[in-house]
Amino acid sequence: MLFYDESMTEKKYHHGDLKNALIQAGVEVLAQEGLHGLSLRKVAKQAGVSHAAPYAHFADKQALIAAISTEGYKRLYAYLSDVLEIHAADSHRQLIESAWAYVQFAMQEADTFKIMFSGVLEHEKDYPEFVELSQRTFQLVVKTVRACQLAGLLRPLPPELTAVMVWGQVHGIISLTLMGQISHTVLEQYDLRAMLVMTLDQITVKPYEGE
Amino acid sequence: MLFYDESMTEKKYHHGDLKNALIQAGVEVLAQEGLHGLSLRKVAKQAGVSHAAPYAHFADKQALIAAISTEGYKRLYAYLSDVLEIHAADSHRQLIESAWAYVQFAMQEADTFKIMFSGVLEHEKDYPEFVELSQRTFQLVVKTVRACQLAGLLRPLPPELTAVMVWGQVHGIISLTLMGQISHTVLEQYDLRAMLVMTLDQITVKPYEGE
DNA sequence: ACCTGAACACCGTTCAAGT
DNA sequence: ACCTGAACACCGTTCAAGT
Repeated sequence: MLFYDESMTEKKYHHGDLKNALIQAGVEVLAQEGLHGLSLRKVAKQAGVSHAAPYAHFADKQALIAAISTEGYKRLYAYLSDVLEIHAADSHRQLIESAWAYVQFAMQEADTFKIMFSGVLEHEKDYPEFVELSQRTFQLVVKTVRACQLAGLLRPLPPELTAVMVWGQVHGIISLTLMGQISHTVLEQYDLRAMLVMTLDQITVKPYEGE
Repeated sequence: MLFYDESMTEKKYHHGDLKNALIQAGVEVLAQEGLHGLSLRKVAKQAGVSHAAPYAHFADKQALIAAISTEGYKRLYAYLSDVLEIHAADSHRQLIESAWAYVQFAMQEADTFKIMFSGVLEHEKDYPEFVELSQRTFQLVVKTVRACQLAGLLRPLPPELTAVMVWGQVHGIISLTLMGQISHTVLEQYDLRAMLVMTLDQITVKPYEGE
């Protein structure tokens, strides 16, 4: 006679929510072993199922990578939303701090960031959840840009265009940094945050007075 | 009696320059099959040697990837040098056209660009040739920035810092574009070159009059 | 519907042996 | 010094079979 039910964590033949368990296991394997060490078989083992089990929930390895990337976007989106809310009163701070949050996310979850933006995921368009999260995140940038334009801080170009420029600027700097492509002499003299502020200062009407 | 010599393409037990042949084969496999399809065994087959032969010249797969990336940097460096020379008389044009050349390189050799900047290469620092090429390329940007500053076109910040910002801007935009992360509505209204010019216009003192 | 185990083709890497 | 062939551990993917 059974005196436990499905809500308990005992292993059952039917896992219950293996799909999400696999995504979580994927995030863990990625964090521990890096992009290089991320294999479907390890993820399956980490989740406690046979190596063929993932195929009941993901078409192939790419689909799992898409799910891990989407999960990464969810965390990035939440992180950016929080920062924007905290500084809701000051659009210039919103711009700086959300950019800084993006950079911090990239550094703290370097492997997640890499898998999201490295091109390892081959046909992003085929994964609607991924596309949606990426678009929602972009809209966060657009919203911030609009606020800055209303405050007279960014020039009145089309907000989507400006958002691409701002995102590109921030994304480029952190990407090159993560690849070790930023000159040693530059990194010695300026920390990343200072570089970010100076970069964003180039496109704003007034310099940032925050620091 | 032999009536051919080593300069002919006959296969010999001692290949002569297998190392470079493998790099070239790697570039071809990468172009044909993409990042996903690049395996040491395919590269060896493409070069006409056994799958173990590469290990006489490369410590492991990473070392071959480093060599392919370095080769990519060489092509990028040559491409940028050419463009800078052609527009030697006009530093604003040098800025715009070298940025555009960077973007075109990334698009025409998307897989090479990806392998160079995707993080697939894990310890770039361990490959001195790669580091050197990346630094030389960066110095090209610094030189261009200096010229623009002399012409009163870029603000007199430290040139290395400005170079990082410019490179980051351009790199970010093309990276996000290659990942399909740029909003559809933006890409419909502006072509990449227009976006690039507008982006660079943000940091220059005067807008670009070239188009 | 969900998972397992065996099977297959492919991969990176090592190593004794050949030229 | 340079390359081969066999071997090993690992991988993605498929599929018949089990619950």
